[in-house]
Amino acid sequence: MKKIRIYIADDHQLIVEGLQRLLLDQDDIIFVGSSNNGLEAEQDILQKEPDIALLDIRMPGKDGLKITQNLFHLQSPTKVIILSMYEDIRYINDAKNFGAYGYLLKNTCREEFLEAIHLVQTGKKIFHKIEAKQTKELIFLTPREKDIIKELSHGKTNQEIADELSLSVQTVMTHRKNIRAKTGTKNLANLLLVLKEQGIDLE
Amino acid sequence: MKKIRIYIADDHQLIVEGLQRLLLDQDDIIFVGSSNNGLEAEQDILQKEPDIALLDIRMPGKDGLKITQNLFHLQSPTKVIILSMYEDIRYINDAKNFGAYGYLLKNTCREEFLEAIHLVQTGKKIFHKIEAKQTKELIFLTPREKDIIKELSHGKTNQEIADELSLSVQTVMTHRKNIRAKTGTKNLANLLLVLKEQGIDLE
DNA sequence: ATAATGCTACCTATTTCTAGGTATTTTTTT
DNA sequence: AAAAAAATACCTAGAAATAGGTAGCATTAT
Repeated sequence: MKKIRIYIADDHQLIVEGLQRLLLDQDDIIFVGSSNNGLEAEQDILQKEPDIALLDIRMPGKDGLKITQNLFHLQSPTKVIILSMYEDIRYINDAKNFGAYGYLLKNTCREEFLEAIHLVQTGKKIFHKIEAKQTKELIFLTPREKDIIKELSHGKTNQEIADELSLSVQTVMTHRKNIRAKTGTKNLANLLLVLKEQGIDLE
Repeated sequence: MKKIRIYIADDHQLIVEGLQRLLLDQDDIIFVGSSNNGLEAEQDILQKEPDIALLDIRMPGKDGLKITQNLFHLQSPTKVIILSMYEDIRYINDAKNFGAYGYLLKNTCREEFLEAIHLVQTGKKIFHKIEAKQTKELIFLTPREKDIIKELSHGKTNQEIADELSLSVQTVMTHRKNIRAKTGTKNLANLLLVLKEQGIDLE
């Protein structure tokens, strides 16, 4: 019987070793390598072509989602399962769009883990299901609005932002007005909190 | 030969299993229990009195530092090793002050891990050494200042916060002034960004 | 016991932001 | 080509926050 060849990439060595040991118990799984660095992981995966790669999102060098995208783009035969601490619909969607075969939270238990790996090996996809909280309206900010918020996050005043982006102060005010209206927020702290809760990044 | 009895608490089950398996390989170590919840862990530890408890900082119920403090206070014989993702001098100092025997990063490798456990078992203390990057000033916010920021994050005005916390508006303003001075931030968005970057939570 | 820190409170002039609007131009979508 | 969305700009009154102070009292460390 052909063993499932698995590669692991996570910046926390403890997770790597934990997974490794978890997998070594299984006699249909063979561990082919690991890395704590995204760039190294990508190279390794391209070279070793494991059946499955378990990739953390946050890694030095290159994040797991970018690696996924690139592997998919290069038509690598390796199926990626994203490992994440975050139950975040955007990450999950990114993972799906970038061609991953799975998205698992790090607090997944051993049984589910192994089940997921076996399912993915047979070509099925398994994505963590997000709870109901995702029902609330999503907020869409325009690129310009995000620009403004980014500048605000750096402590800029309307005037400074206007200068920076070659706008009039009134325009900056209008954008901020629109942002407040869209988000229903009353001050900047509240705005950032809501953006964080809604999982909106300014890139 | 007496085996070292170890308890593990971490909200990420993967870490728990990883550690568990890592330890099971060692024939002088015996695993006596684990939990993903701080409160449960504390009870378990008090009851089972393991030789060593590996505690995560972030856990639902009760954080590892608080547990450490309480175990020390109750003169528990269990020696605590804090497990953390953060190379943060404040956490390390807390761990020391609360009577922990060790502070290890989660990306510690297996060898160092086992070494640390054995050292701690003999009564030695082992704390992660922080790199030079810790040169940048750390920001210490007082509980009251955190209260104010929390309220601000909920979109409250100074007046509303004053009412809420039974303070005068002037006092709220003073706190905000001090917060700005401490953090070197110019507006609320900037403040929240800096707090995030510095890994400061408002609890 | 002394020092340091944290929390509280006040004052004033100035700056910044908000909440209502309206309105033109550019870009994107259909 | 028409419609929709995004980005731009302006006005005004009023609300809110800032920057510069000073200072008393309570609690915690040393």
